[in-house]
Amino acid sequence: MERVNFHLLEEKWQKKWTNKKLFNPKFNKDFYCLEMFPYPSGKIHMGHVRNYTIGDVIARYKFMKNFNVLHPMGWDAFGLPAENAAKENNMDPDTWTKKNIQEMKRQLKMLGLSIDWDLEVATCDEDYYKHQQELFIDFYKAGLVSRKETYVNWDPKEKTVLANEQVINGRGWRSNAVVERKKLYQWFFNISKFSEELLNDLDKLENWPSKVKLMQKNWIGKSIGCELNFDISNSKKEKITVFTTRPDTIFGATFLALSVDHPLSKKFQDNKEFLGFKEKCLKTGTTEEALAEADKLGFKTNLKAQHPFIKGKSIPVFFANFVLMDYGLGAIFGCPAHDQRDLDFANKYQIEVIKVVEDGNNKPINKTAYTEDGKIINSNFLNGLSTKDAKNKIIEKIQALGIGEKKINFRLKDWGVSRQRYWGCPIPMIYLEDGTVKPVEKSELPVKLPKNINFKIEGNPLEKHPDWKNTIDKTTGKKALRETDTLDTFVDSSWYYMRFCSPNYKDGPFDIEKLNKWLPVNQYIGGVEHAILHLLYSRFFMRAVKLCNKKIKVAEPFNGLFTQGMVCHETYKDKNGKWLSPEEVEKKGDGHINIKDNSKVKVGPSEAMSKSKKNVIDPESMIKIYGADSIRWFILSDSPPEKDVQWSNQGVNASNKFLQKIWNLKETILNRKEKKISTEQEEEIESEFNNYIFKIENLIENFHLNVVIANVYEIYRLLNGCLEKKISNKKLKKHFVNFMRILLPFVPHLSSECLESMNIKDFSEWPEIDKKFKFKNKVKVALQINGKTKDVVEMNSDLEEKEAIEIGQKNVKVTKNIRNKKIIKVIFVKNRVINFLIK
RNA sequence: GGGCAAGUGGCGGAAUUGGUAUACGCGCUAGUCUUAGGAACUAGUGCCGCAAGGCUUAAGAGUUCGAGUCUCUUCUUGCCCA
Repeated sequence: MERVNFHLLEEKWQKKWTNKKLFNPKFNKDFYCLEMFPYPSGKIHMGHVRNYTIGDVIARYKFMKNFNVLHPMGWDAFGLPAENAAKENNMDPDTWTKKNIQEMKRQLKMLGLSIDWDLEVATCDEDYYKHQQELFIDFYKAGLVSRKETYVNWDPKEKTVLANEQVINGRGWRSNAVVERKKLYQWFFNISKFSEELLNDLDKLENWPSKVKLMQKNWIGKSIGCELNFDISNSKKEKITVFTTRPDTIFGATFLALSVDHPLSKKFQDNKEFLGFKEKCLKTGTTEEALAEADKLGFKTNLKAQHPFIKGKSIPVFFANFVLMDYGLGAIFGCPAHDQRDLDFANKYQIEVIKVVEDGNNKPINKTAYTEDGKIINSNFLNGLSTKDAKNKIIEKIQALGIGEKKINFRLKDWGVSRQRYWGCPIPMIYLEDGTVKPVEKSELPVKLPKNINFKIEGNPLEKHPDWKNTIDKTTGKKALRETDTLDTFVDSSWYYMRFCSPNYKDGPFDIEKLNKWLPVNQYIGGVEHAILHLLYSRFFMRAVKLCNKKIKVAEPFNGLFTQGMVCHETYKDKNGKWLSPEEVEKKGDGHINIKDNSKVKVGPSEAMSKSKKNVIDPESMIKIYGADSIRWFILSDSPPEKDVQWSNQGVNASNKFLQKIWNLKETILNRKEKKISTEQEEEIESEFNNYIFKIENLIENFHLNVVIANVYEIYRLLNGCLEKKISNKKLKKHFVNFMRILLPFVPHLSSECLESMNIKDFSEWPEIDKKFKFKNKVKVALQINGKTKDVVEMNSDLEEKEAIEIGQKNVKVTKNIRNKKIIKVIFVKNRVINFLIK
C-alpha cells in the first residue's frame, strides 16, 4: 500500500485554500467564530495548537453547514516581553514583535486552519492603536475615564504597576520582587459604573460555562451593607462614618479602625510615631489576600468613639494596616467575635471580644472568629433574630435615627489602565502649563510611539525620552506635555473582536453596520485563565462603546464561550535535580534514562507545559515528523476539550497510523471488485451510517470532540467490514465520501485529498441525514430479572409491550431464572428494557 | 477557611442524562506473515472462579422495579476566592 506523504499533501491543500480565498464569507447565515488571539512570543506552543484546532473544527463544521463564517486571527502584540528583549538583545520592540508575528503566522499556517488572513490585525500597528486612542477619547468625553491618585501595587524591580492578579503571595508574578504600595496618578476606566449591569446580565449568557459566570459574579462581589456615623466623645467636631456589611453585629463592636489615608489622619501628620506607622503600612500589598495574611498592625489614637446604641459606651479608635481607603469609606467598626481580621487585631491589642451571634457552644471566642449566620444574642432589641433579619432591622433603625443609610458595595473597582512602559498604546492626553488636562485632538491621532529608545535607562522610557513628551496644544497653541504612560494591554484585547468586523475601516474603530451584523461573537474559544479579567473588560468595552454610539445594537460581545483545558506533559529531573526536556530523556524498560549519560531520570507528575519545567513539545517539530493532520487529530482525540490533555508520543503515533489506514481504505474501495448485492445489507449500513451522522452533529455542537473521534474509529470499522459484504461499490463509495466529509473539519488535508481522488468537486457540504434511516429498525433490549440484566437480545424497534414481553419470556436465560418462581410484575421500557420482577 | 467541580480497568476516557457500565484509543499478552522494525494483520485483555456463576463506577447509607447518574454522610484531588 502506498504511504501517504502528509507533508506534500498538506502543502498542496493549504495553497489551494488560500488561492481560492475559500474562507472569505459568502453565504447568508452568519457565524462569527473566534479564538483568543495569541501573544507573539516567538513560537507557537501546544496550547495554541489545541485552541486553534478546536476553533477550526467549529469554523469548518459551520462552514459546511452553510454558514457564512467569520474566522479571523490577530496578534496581542503589545507588552513587556518585547521590552525585555529590547533590553537584552538591543533590539527594537517593533522589529522583535513583527519578526515573531511572521514566524508564528508561518507556523499557524502549517496547521491548515480555515482562517481568513485578510482580516489580520496586530494591536501594535499604528492603524490599530490609533482607533484605540479614539475610543479612549470617546470614553473620556462620555465620563467613562477618570484620573485619580491611588495606591498601586508597585513592582520595584520592573518599575511598574501591577494589577492585583499579577501579585502572587505579595510578590510580582514575573519579577518575584516584593510588591510595595505606592501612590500614583493613574488613568482609570470607570468600569464600576456598570457593576450592577455586568452582574445582572450574566444571567443572559446562556452559552457560557456556569463556572466562568460564577467566577465573574464573585469578582464583581456585590454586598449589601450600610454606612453608620460614630460621634467622637472627646472631640465634638469630628464624626467617623464607617461602612459595614455586618451591621447586625453592631453590639459586638469594640473598636474603630481607620485607613492611614483617612481624612482624620491629617490630625496626626506631625506625629512621628504615626508617620513611622504609616510607612510600615505601605509595605503591605493591596490585595485582599495580602491584607488578610499580613500581620495586623495598629496605631492607637486618643480618640474615643461613642457606641450609637449603647449609651455611655466609648470605644477606642485605631489606624490599622488592613483597612484601605478605596474600599468603602476607609473606616470600619471592628467586631472581633465575628471577623477573623478583627479578632487577630483585638488579640494583639487586648481589645474586648463580645459574642453577639450564637455559635452553638458556650465558650468565649478565642482564636477563631465565628463568621457564620446564627441567632443574635447580647444585642438588646436584636436578640433572637436571625442574622439576616437583624441586618434588615438594624438598617431600618439606623435610617430612622438618621445616623446612616443602606449602601450597596461592590468588590469590583475601577480599572487602572496606566502602565509606565514603552511598548503599549500611548494614552492620548496632554497636560497644559496652567494645569488643564485634555485629550489630544482626534485629527492629531495617532499619538505615535517614538523610535530609538534607550532601554538601558531605568524607569518609564517615554518619560525619559529627550523630547517626545513636549508638544503643543492644537486648539490654544500653548505648550503642553504628553501623558507618558501607555495603556494596559488588556485594553488592546478588549475590542479586537470589534475591529475584526471591519479591519481595514479608516473612519473609525469599526464600521457600525458591520459591527451590528457580526457581533456578538457566536463562539469564543480560549483558556480559562482569562475567565475573569479579559472577559469582564471586553464586556465593559461593549457597553462603553454602545454608550458612546446609540446606533450600536450589540449588548454582549460573546454569545457562546468555550474554555479549553491545558496541554500537559510528564516532567523529568536528572540526578542533580535539574529539569530535563523530553528530548533529553528516553524510555528504557520500566524507567527513564538520560540519553547523555544513561543515568536514571526521575519522572514527575504531568503538568501544564512550561518553559521553566522544560516539559515542552514543539509543535513544528511534531508537524515535521507526523504532519499537521496527525497532530490535530491527536490533540482532539485523547481528552474532552474542556479538560487538560496529556501529550503522548504514542498517541500521536497511533493517530498517524490511523490516518494512514483511512488512506488505505480509500485505495481498497477504489480497487474493489463489484459484489453481489443484498438490499437488506445495504439498508442496514445506510441506517447505521445515518445514526452516526446524527450522533456526530450533536457531539460537535456540544464540543464532545473526543467522542466524535471514538465514533470515527467505529465508522472506520463499519466501512472496513463492508468490503466483504453484499454492498455495491456505488453505495460503499457514497458512505466513504460522507465519512470524509465528517472528517474534513478534523483532518482537512487528508479528507480533501481523498474526496478529490474520488472525483468529488464540492467539499463544502456536510452529509445530510436521510430521515428515512434516522432511526435503527433493530434495537438491543436488556432482559432483567429483579433489575439485574441477564441477557441482551435484538428486537424490532418500537415493538409494543405485549409482543416484546412474549419474546422476552421465551428467552432461555429468562426461563432458567423464572423456573419455580412467580412473575409479580413486568416493567417495560420501549426499545430499552424488560424487567421481570419475580418471587 | 468559603465556593465550585470532579473521583469509572494498568493509563487517557465513553455511557443517548434514571434503563446493556467499562464504547473508542493507548498499553499489555498470544499468534500469523515478513526484507526481524518503533511495520502490518488476527485474537484476547475490569476483578474472583476450572466452570456454572458471582462481584465491580473513592467509602458508606438512602430513594427506585432499576443508580456511575438523584439525596445524605465521610474521604481524596483539582480550580477559583480568601
